[in-house]
Order: sequence, then structure tokens, then C-alpha cells
Amino acid sequence: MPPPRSEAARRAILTAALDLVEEANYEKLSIEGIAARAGVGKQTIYRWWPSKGAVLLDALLALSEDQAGTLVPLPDTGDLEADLKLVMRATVAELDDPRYDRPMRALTAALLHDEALAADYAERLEAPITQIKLDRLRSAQAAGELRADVELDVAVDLIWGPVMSRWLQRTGSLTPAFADAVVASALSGLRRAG
Amino acid sequence: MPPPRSEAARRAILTAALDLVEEANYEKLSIEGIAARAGVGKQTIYRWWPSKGAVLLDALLALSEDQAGTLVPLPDTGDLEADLKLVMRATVAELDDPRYDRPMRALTAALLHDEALAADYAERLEAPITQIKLDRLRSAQAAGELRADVELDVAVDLIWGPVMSRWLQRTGSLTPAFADAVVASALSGLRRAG
Amino acid sequence: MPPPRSEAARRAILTAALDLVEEANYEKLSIEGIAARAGVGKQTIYRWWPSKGAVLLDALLALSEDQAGTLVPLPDTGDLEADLKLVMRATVAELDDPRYDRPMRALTAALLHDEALAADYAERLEAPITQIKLDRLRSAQAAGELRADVELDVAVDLIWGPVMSRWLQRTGSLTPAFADAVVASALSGLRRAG
Amino acid sequence: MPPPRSEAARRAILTAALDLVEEANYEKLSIEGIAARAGVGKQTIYRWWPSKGAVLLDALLALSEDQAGTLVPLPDTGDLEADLKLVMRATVAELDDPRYDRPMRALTAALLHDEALAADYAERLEAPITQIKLDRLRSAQAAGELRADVELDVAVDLIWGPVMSRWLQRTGSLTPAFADAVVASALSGLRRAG
DNA sequence: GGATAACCGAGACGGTACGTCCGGTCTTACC
DNA sequence: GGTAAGACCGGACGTACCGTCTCGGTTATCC
Repeated sequence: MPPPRSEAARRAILTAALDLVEEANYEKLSIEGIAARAGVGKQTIYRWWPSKGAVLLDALLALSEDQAGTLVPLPDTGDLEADLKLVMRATVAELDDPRYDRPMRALTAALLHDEALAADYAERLEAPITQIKLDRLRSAQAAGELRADVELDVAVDLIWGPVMSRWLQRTGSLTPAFADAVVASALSGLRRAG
Repeated sequence: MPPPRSEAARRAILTAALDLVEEANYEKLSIEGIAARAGVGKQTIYRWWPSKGAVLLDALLALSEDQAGTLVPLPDTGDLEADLKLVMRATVAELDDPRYDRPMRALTAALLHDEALAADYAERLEAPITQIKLDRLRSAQAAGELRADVELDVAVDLIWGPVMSRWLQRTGSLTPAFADAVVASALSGLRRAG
Repeated sequence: MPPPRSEAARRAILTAALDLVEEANYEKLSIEGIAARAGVGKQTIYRWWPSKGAVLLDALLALSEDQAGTLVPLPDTGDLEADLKLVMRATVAELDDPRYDRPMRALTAALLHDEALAADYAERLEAPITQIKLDRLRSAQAAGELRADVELDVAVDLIWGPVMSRWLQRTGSLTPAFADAVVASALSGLRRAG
Repeated sequence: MPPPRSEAARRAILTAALDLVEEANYEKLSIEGIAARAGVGKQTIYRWWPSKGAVLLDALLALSEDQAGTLVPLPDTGDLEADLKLVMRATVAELDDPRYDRPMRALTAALLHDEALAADYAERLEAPITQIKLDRLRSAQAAGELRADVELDVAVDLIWGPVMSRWLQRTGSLTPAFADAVVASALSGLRRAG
């Protein structure tokens, strides 16, 4: 039989982690601090997570699931550019919201020096999201909105990479206009002959 | 008159930092470790740098300057796509080389939770590089290789963002083919009407 | 009706405690370790004993009773000095035997900071032993081998104290010769006028 | 050159250790507690002492030296019994004083499961004290107050052992009368033929 | 011949302390 | 006065146990 595992403790830990990472930066985030804030023994964290990065990953997963239950596919009105602009504006807004920005940035930092965590992240958070992006693009390709020879995984990077890059490196501000421009330009390149 | 400042110590510190970050990951990199490896007192580090991230930034700057003395402009043969493919293949190769990948990744992690360092990085490492990118694009725009209404800073993100994003998130492998595809697609979107 | 109380568990716990204290020192002895070694839940120990010192006390009591069933009186041949030398040589031998030395030393350490346990020890282990010592001395006093004004409880300390003290403080080696010398000297002082 | 070593920290640590051991029992005494009370980092304790028992030993040594500067010889009026009764009454009084009793008992517990500490204790605290006891007895032997064939180290155990034993095991109360009785009886056995 | 109650093993839980590492400040001796 | 060395206070690390608790599962009387 599986161990009883306290659901209350689990939730308290994930909430505490998110709260703390929002208040300070990732460097200041400590297992000790999470345990104290959650009213939990440190061992309870170490029993279930290998590192604070893993706690953060679970916390972000919980955050995604809390609001949606399950991941929703991208809108498909038949107009790829319009659909993606809508999605990209939402993404850009989310990345500007500290509620997401802080923990996401913290998790990204953790991924940079923890390959095991990166693998876990890729499988559990990124893969499903990439899948729904690929699904939408495949549909568009079938409808002739993308050239037939476009490699869809490259297309995903072309469309979302510029936004991610600007977010991570704070190269510029993430405005709806930027979102639109990126989608328009990227799609333009993917539509007709290179 | 500035104090004599031991150049030997400075170099030893930067070298030690690079060596250590190459051996382990950024988390394990410690001021104490750098000092010990460099045969230097901790105070000597604290006297000249505010954080280990700052040491890393200087170390990377030194690395750039060691090989080039000064930053070279991007090639300008008149064929933007060919020039950028050349550059992008080199970039991709560099990002695959542990000698650059390790410290760059470590520095990126440091930037994520140190805004002061991020500002310093933006000014000293990124700005000059972005400048030479903008210079090349401006030249191309003048030559009619890019539409006149293209905002060049967005163009920079469109061209280099996909590569940076794939590197940071390890979303896929960084091959020369990928470099070519990204350049081709991005430029295709920037050349004609959106 | 009292619950059945598993005799097997009880014995496993006492044996495990003795084994562990013999292998390591008292500091390393842990309830958790005893439970694991005995193949027993921790709660089973906490249900029946208030502390690991109490377990140790029971373990030593069991050890005493295993070999003798009940405590035997000291020999009484009519020659007090000869009888006591015999007893003291046995005592000294026992204190040199790790099988007794280790747990006894551990128990002594526990007694030093647990007054409740000390009271329990005094009543259940020490009192009976002191009683048979007093019995033998009383018999000797009646036979004129000890002065009539000798206080017997002081006499017990005079005779056994030096050995206990040397054992506890490892002041010197516990040889049969030392046992003899102590008995001879102590009795010499208790026999005739002070 | 030797490291500078903060004398203030050293004293604060020893004082804190004594204070804490007086307030609670040895089990509750923790390095963490000492450090907190002394306003000192834990590392400063670990840097100079291998265990809390070692701290306690140094604290007690400091206590002995504070009051006397150096160890004073036992009184030698020519009347061994009178001199020893005086000394023993003082010893008994000291052992009844919580200021000495608590840390001494704590140290004794530590000695029981730390052989290295026991060796250190034997050399630095016990040996000098035993030496002055032996000196006094040797002087008495030379004056004919003790038989010539008495082994002085055994004599020390015979005289002080009963008191130590009663103290450690709380077998009875430590009164001046008990002190006198022990000295009288022990010397009686050491004076004339066994 | 179930019911039921205390036992049992296992082990998760909130905690405390461990002994170590490192951060950032300071002091000392050398050059 | 900068430097190598390293002690200092503080705080987090990850581990070991503490003593309490909650689980199912066995007994083993008692109705």
C-alpha cells in the first residue's frame, strides 16, 4: 500500500514556496524557510522532493492545474495568425504578472544547474504545452496556412522563442504590440516559400 | 591616483572562477572556493566585486576580449542571409562548447535573481553585441534586404531569440541545420510584406 | 483484563538494546535503532518504557535474572575477609567483561541525568544488592568480625566504593590484587578501634 | 604564528556552557544552545573543541583556575587524619554545591562514552589532583603515619573512592560526618598491619 | 462465532540538534 | 595600503532521532 502522505502538508509546502519566491528572489528561497512558513518539518520536504527546485516545479504545476483542471488546446478558428496573436498576448501578459514571473524565473534558474530537474520539467510541464502548440500548427499546416516543408518543432521555436528570449534576458518590454509583431513576422516567414 | 591593485590577483581570480564553473555547476561555485583556488584572500574578491555573479561577468568579458581584443562587426558581404547563417552557425557551435556553455549558463542563472548584475550585464556584454547586430541589420535595411517598416530591435529578437530560447531551455539540439533554418525563416518574414 | 503484551517483542527489544550498546556507545544508542534492530515499531517501545535508559535498566535486570533466576546471598563461611575477597574478585572480573561493562557504563551515564530512572534503578537493581551486602556485614558484626559501632551503610561504601570509583573513572586497572588489597585494607579499618 | 583566537569568544563559550548545564541537565546541553547563549557562531565552537564534553572540561578547568590560579597542595600539619578530614569535608561540601555538582556530573556522563575525552580529563584535571593527594600521603608515609608497604595509589582510592562512589550513585547523603567516618576508617586500615 | 479493543509493524509527521559549508565582515602580519 | 590568511557571527544545508500520530493487520478475550 502507498504511504499515507499528508495532503495538507503537501499543499502547505507548495503554497509556502510560491509565497516566498514571490516575496524574495530564488537565492533567498530556502528549504528551511519553506518548512517554517508551511509549519512543517524539514524532513517532510526532503522526504518527497529532492531539491527546492523540484518543490518549485510541483508548485507551478499545481498552479497550472488549479486554474484549468486540465490543459486546454489552443484556439482554432481557422485563422492561425489571429489565434496565435490572442495566445501570445495572453502569454506576454502572464509573463508580466509577478504571480507567474517570479516563480517561473526562479524555476528557470534552478533548471540551469540541475539537469535532472530540467528533464523532469521538460517532461511534465513543457512537453504537454509544446504538444498543444504542435497540434495547432499541424492543423494549420493541413489547412495550407503553413508551407508543407516547415518542420513544426522549428516553427515552435521561431514563434515562441523571441518572446521567451526577451522575457528571460529582459532585452525589451513585453507589450501586446511586440506579441503581435513577433507572430506576424514569424508566420510570414513560415507561410510562403523561404 | 588609484591603488596599485594586483593584476596578478585579478587574473588568478577570473581564471579560477572560470575553471571552477566549468568543473561543477553554478550552485557549487563559491567565493571561498574561488579564493582558495586562486590563492587569494577572500577580502581581495570582496574588495573588487560585489558578488560571485559579478566575478563571472568579468571573467566572461575577459574571455571575449582575450580572443578578440575588441569586438568585431558582423560580416557584411551584401548577402544578409548568408552572413547571418555564418554567424549563427558560429553562435550555435559556441553554445555547444562547454568552455562557453557552462559559464554562460551560470551567468544567466545569476542574472535571473540579481537585477543589478543584470543591468551591468546588459550594459557591458549585451549592449555592444546587440549594437553590432543592429548595425548589420540597418545596413541590410538600407540595401533593401529588409522591409523599411521593420523595427530592428524586434528583428534582433526574431533572429536570435529562437536560438537563445532553445539553448536555455534545452528544447532541442543546436545544429547548424537549425541555425540555417532559423535564419532563413526569420529573414523570410522580415523581407516582404507581413 | 490487561492486554496480552507480546513477550517476543519485549525480549527482542531488550536483546537489541544490549547488542547495540555493546557495539557502540550509549550516545549512539537510539530508540529508533533499537526498534529497527528488534524488528519492532517505535510505538511498542514507547508504550512500555519512558526512555531508552529505562529499556537499558530492564535489559540489565533481565541479564541478571537470566543467569541466576534470583539473587543469591553472599557466601558466609565465617571468614568475612576471605568471603569478600572472593566476591570482589568476581565483581572486578565482571566489570572488566565488556558484556557487562558496556551496558553498565551506559546505564550509569543515563542515571546521571535522569533522576526518575535513578530512583527506579536504586529500588530495583541496587537496593537488593546492597541488602545482601548489608546482610553479610551484619552477620559478620554479630560474629565480632566488625566493631559494634560500625555503621554498616558506611562500611558498604568503604568496601565497594574504591572499586566502583576506579571502574567509573578508569583511574587504574581492576586486578584481583587490587580487589584483595581493597578488601584487606577496608576491613582492617573496620575491625578494630578507629 | 599562531592564529589570533578570540579570547572574548572563548570565555563567553565556557561561561555559557556552565550556565546552561547548571540550568538544565547534560542531555539538554547542546552546542547550538551554547553558541546562541554565548552570542557566537557554532563554527567557532567546532573550530576549537571536538565535542560539548570537551567544552565542559575546559569550562571546569577554567573554574578551578579562576579561583586558585594554580593548584594548592593539601594541608600538611603533621596530622594526616585531621588534614584529610578537613579536605574531605570541603570536598563533600563542594560536591553538594550545585555550582560544582551539575557540571561535574555532566562531565562524568560525557567521560563515560568518550574515551578520548576521558584521557584528556585524566591528564589535565585528575592527574594533578591525584598528584597532590599522593604527595600528602607520601609525606605521611615518610613520617610513619602510614605503613611502609601501603601502595599509595591504592590508598588514594581507599580514601576518596567511597565519597566519589556515594556521590555518583547517590547511594546516601554526603554529610561532614560521613566524610569524617570515611577518613577515619580508611586511615585506620592503612596505619597498622593489615 | 463474530465483535471489539488493545496489541502489533510500519512509518509519516512537526520538531530539535547535529556537524558542515559558505556568506560577508573583521583583524593581523607581511610586503 | 593592498594582500594572504583566516577567525568571527550568522544562517542554511541535508541527516538523524525525538516523541506523537495514524494507518491496516493481527490476536484473543468477551458477548
